[in-house]
Amino acid sequence: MQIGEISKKTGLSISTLRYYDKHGLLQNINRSNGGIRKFDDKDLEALRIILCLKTSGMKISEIKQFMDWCSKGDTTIDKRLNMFYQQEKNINEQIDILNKSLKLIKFKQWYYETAKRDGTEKNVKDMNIDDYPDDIRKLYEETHTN
Amino acid sequence: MQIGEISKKTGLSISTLRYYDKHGLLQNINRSNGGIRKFDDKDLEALRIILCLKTSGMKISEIKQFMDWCSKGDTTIDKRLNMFYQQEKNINEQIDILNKSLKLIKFKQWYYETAKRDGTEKNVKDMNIDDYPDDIRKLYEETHTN
DNA sequence: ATACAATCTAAACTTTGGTTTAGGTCAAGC
DNA sequence: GCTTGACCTAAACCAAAGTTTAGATTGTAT
Repeated sequence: MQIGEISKKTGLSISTLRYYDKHGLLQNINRSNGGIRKFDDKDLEALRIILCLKTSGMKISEIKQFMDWCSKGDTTIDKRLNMFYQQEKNINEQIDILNKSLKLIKFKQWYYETAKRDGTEKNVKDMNIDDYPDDIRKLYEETHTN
Repeated sequence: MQIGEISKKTGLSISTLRYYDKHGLLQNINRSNGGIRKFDDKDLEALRIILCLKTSGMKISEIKQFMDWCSKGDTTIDKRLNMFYQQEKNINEQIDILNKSLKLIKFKQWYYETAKRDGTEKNVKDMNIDDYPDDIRKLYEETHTN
């Protein structure tokens, strides 16, 4: 497979793939005699991991670190394993943060739905917290502590 | 409250707060006669939303758009409500993507735990997919389609 | 009055993660 | 042999989201 086909399969642009190669994320990609990159299934599998790590917030330099470990062989198994443990933690933290954001978003949806019904923001803005519906007051309190 | 105190309360650096102000995220912050920013609770509440939108992936320019709508009054209630509906969708998509990443991460954890037990990556790398434990094979198949 | 920490602005600088451009090669089909 | 589309590199460029720097001002405490 050549770079155009890989681009279609992964959704990454051709220039991004070359950028990743240049920065050491795609290690020992074969080349034709003329210098054209020849990708195989192993490279696609590597890209699957790269995309996974990237979409879960890892930096290019950290992904490169991982790829360097992969090339270095069995002495780095522990480092790679620990990286995946750490990345699991990172992802779970991100999900927590997003769920917290979701609560404030939901509160604001109620707020603007009320404003929309009233035709004005005035009433709901001045409303006493104790007069919020129970579930909404709960959202408010969870998102407005400290 | 002055900018230093707000910085401590929000965890944003002073320069970031000034950057946000400059880019229209903090609208009509009061100033002392000498030009020093004077924040009140309304400003803190605005910062709460700004942080929520930012940590859930919204761009500064989009947050500014929202703040502009807020300043414009009741004619923009519908736009603001729709923005919060859209942002809920965005967040849920992000969570889905993170959960998908988590599956591949879990698979890799099993992979490297096995390699670690074996003292080498060789066996697990050459292992037939049918010989994976059931739960792991499921993870593998979910993360390696198309 | 003076010292001092906190604040101010404008403008330059930084990092990350690419994209674009310019000027070539490669290789398949006619 | 020639054309043509896909590929190559190096280097410049870009946008976002800040941070840093330099030099000036504010306002509180002694």
